[in-house]
Amino acid sequence: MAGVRLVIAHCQVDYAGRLTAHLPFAQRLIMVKADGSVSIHADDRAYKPLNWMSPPCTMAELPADEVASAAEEMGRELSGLWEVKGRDGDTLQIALGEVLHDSSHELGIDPGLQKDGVEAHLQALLAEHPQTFGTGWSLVRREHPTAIGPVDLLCRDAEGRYVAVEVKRRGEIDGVEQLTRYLELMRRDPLLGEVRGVFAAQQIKPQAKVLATDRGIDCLTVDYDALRGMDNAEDRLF
Amino acid sequence: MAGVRLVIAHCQVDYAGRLTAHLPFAQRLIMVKADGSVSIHADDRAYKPLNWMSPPCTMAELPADEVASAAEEMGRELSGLWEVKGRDGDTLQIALGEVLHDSSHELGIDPGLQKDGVEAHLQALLAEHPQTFGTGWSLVRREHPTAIGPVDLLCRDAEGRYVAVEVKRRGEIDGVEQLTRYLELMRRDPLLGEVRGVFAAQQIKPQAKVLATDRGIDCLTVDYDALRGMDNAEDRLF
DNA sequence: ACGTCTAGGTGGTCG
DNA sequence: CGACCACGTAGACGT
Repeated sequence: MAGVRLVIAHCQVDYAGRLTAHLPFAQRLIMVKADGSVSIHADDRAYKPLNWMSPPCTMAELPADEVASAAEEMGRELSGLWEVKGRDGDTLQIALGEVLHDSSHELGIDPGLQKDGVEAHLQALLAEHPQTFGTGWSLVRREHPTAIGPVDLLCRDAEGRYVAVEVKRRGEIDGVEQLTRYLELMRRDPLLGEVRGVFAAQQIKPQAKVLATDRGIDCLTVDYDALRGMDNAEDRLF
Repeated sequence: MAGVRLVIAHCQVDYAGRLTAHLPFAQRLIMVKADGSVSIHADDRAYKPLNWMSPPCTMAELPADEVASAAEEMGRELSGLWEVKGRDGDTLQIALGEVLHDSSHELGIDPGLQKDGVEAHLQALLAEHPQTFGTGWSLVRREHPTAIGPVDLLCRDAEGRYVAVEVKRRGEIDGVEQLTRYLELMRRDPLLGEVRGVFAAQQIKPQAKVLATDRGIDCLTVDYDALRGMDNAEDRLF
């Protein structure tokens, strides 16, 4: 069945997988999607369910006799017992008490989400506008390959020195470590000579800035909207 | 209002925040929770909504005249226009076409999730059983403070040398970098003298192992169940 | 399939 | 409130 099934019911839920988790009896929303996924929601914690099973998984509604024996074991009336099995052998067992709502709805295929403003775009914008880093700067290449992975941007500054640029949406300590490893490697390459490092991000966390500075890496906080504006302005010229 | 509101409707959604995202008109599930959160679901991608707004946020149903003008702009009949504003100034706008279902349900407070089998336990177990690292090893202290943060475990090996231990559930490159920073700092402390490093995790990724070994850090893959077993065995003795 | 990196990450804790 | 860390992280993308 395609669509969504929405159940409001008293239920008790037990999950066993990497960890084990237990939800005592309470009234909750159970959502079953067309992809087979099952999620159990309270009326808080935003979109995150209390417990769930991700696809691929299979759900079985256990037969009346098993429901009866489980009910006896729990000392409580049950209207159903669902068992959801995941691929890795993890299980979600839902014991249903009173069911207050149960409806199914066809949704059809979704045209999907259109995103804009991610890291790739930021890298593209900086690649198009290396002068953002300084006057006289030029781009050598994007995704410059090294033995341990590609450097986001390889540039040359006004004096012709190579500069490795690491671009992040948010600049954190990991990014500085990553760039440090690239620089260490690139500086062994006699063809590149002395290589500078620039850490560019929309926002750079204080700790990351301290570490970068300590390692002689320059930091650049990028104004995404301004960069995009430059792009638009240029578009208008051509 | 406490509880959950479930709406099945044709809708178009626009989000503007860190990124901008757009959902063309299609039939979807809109869930509004008591915490104010709003999420828009298709019938796939498991529990993750296509788009959402996390609390704290406020939702406003715009008045009829605004709905009418938006409808004219879109060239489509609208039955409602919702605007959700987040704390950081991000907005989620939902334009509603045909509404196929709209129900609200009280859930009451949830007793909450009970978990077992997590991370902190691993550090505690290793702290109780330093001999896991080698014969004659002893624990000096947990969460040994340094200027850049606490080292998970400070131990002494059979020769009395200090050892800094970083504990992770999954050993990845970040953890090695972190331990490296601690070691660099601790080795400047004359009171500690030569400090060894051990990277302990349930699983250590190959890349992390290579980096650690290259830096003279020992790796230990920890068997969580075996450790817990030791614990249980000891429990039985007392 | 596996490894690596990103995420509007989300959610906790603790200073 | 911000920084740090873990997550049943989940997903995307490249090999």
